[in-house]
Amino acid sequence: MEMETEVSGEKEKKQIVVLLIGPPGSGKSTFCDSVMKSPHRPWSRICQDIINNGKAGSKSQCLKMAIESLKEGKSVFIDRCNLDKEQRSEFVKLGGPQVEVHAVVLELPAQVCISRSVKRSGHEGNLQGGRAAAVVNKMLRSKELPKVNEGFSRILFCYNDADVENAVKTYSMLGPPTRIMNFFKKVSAVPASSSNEATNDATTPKANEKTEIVRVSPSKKLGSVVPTLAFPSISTADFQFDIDKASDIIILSLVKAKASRKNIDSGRFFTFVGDITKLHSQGGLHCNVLANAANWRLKPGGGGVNAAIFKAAGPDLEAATRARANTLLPGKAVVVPLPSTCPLHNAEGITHVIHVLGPNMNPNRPNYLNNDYTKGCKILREAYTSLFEGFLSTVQDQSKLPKRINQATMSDSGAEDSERNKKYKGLQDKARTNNLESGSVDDAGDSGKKMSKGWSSWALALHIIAMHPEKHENVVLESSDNIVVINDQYPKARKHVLVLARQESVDGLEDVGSANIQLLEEMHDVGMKWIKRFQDEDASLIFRLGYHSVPSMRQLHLHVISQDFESDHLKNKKHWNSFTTSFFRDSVDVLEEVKSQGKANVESEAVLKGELRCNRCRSVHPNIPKLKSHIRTCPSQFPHHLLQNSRLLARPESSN
DNA sequence: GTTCTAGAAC
DNA sequence: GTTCTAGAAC
Repeated sequence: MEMETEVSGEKEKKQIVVLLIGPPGSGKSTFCDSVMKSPHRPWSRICQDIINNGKAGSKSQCLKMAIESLKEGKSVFIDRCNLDKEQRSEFVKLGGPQVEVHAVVLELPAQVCISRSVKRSGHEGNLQGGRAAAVVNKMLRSKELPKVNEGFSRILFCYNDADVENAVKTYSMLGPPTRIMNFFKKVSAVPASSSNEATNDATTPKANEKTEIVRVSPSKKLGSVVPTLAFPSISTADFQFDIDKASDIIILSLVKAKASRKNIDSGRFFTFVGDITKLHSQGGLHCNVLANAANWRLKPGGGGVNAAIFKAAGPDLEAATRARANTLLPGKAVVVPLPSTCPLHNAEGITHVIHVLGPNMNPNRPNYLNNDYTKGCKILREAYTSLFEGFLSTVQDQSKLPKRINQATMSDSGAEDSERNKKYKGLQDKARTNNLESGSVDDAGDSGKKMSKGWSSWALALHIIAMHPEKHENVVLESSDNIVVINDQYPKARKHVLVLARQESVDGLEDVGSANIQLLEEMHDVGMKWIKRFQDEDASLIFRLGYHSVPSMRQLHLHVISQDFESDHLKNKKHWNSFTTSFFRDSVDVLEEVKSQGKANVESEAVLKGELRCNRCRSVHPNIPKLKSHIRTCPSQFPHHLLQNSRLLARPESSN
């Protein structure tokens, strides 16, 4: 759009081709007429119904006229139904360096369109009266919603009259230039819809956190889409990072970014005040990449930007995020392609969300830096660098990037980190040499892995059984309204069963809160009952009852597992460490924590990579076979910690 | 040579 | 989560 190209420092004012998309009676012509009342920009309405000397004409006539209008410097409305991709494709091709192509979709209820068409008289295309209903219905059956990958640089959906009114306003306002703002100024909260301008009044940063956005456009253009990143200030709200120090960092980062990368020009940055999830619909800005000031668990919720973005994107973003990473280290970023089904993708044209985690100065959150601003600034700088690199990778070729960047560790293992970065950078560099299209929706698809809710198909098995135990009678040992008990399909010990929670949306320990205390107690009791049953058969069996900190499979499940670990299915380090390190959270501890603090502590997945230690004497073993042969005969008592609070469940007569 | 791990694919 | 397998470790 004009305002966008101006603020990004480009001299040319782009013309626009707007394809109205909607059945007869959806208000296409009215839309055009309303916008054209505005004096700001010359428009030409190209209506197929009248193009032929007042009579209906052809698509090619419309195209021809569109080209002529564009030559005259006008922007054009393509006022025809444009209901499927094929009907639209020729018009989309009108886009180029000087011309953007937009879609305005009038998705009003069919009833509304039909009744309007039926009632109206003197319609240009003579579609009125009784015939209209049949035509509208037929058209709606074959309609195909537009996608960004058809070549639109912007798609606007209108579901009701208010949406239409807003859209009219947006297009009517095209013309007046937007001021380029001083970078990262503290700004007062301006209602998002009222203005793109930021005032310079300094007020409390927190109030503005959600609405303060900076935009970057690399100069390299791909087709008619200008890759654009919108990002909030990182670490300043929830993480209580001093905003002045933060603003110094980001300017430094930008200068550095500018110096090191020719394709980012710092002149293309500006600040926008508004809702980051409505940049397009409210702000009229086109940003295809959103940065999210994420939390380390990459979960929705919290406050501000993170909550807003996850809410606007819906479960699709959660799913896509899960497919890339489970957690994030401070200073790191992870690029998540948004599925085209996502509302943010469709309505706002967002193709990628980049989660960034900055340093934390908030004592109530993990990795609290205790006002160590030396360290904090370093991490913040790193965070912005990661963000820009991530953004660059979306401009470059996505498909060459690692499918999943594993940042599942909270530890400060520097060596491991730099190793991983090297790997990641290597792949990025490689990607840069491939001059492929950017931001294509299809890039987001990852090799056939179907993800309904962030879990691969294999990870849904427990969920499926928990939801419908009656369909899996062959594997279900016991079920009630709240729980299902099954044998672990690959038992890691002589006795290994799972108590599944049946409640929807409690996928793992991290989703558990005070509301689930009863459920946790029932799961615990059921687990205890099975332990008793097993020990009645074999009194020498010793059990632990607990959860994995980060489960591989969806649906909260309690492991009831004997401590012999005598099983051919126990094959690797991850298996062993997931049951014998702090990654395994004893049910008694989980219950106590949820009762006292409203949530359970979880251990980082990093511990799974640690040494192989005997679960009794804690001796270290070089590999799994050696470890296994040791534990068969280790005579030691279990560690003291496990003998407390009934963490270890043994029959009194068998002392170990 | 064999054993074992770790990463990719599923 | 498992399976498969290349190549590291021995």
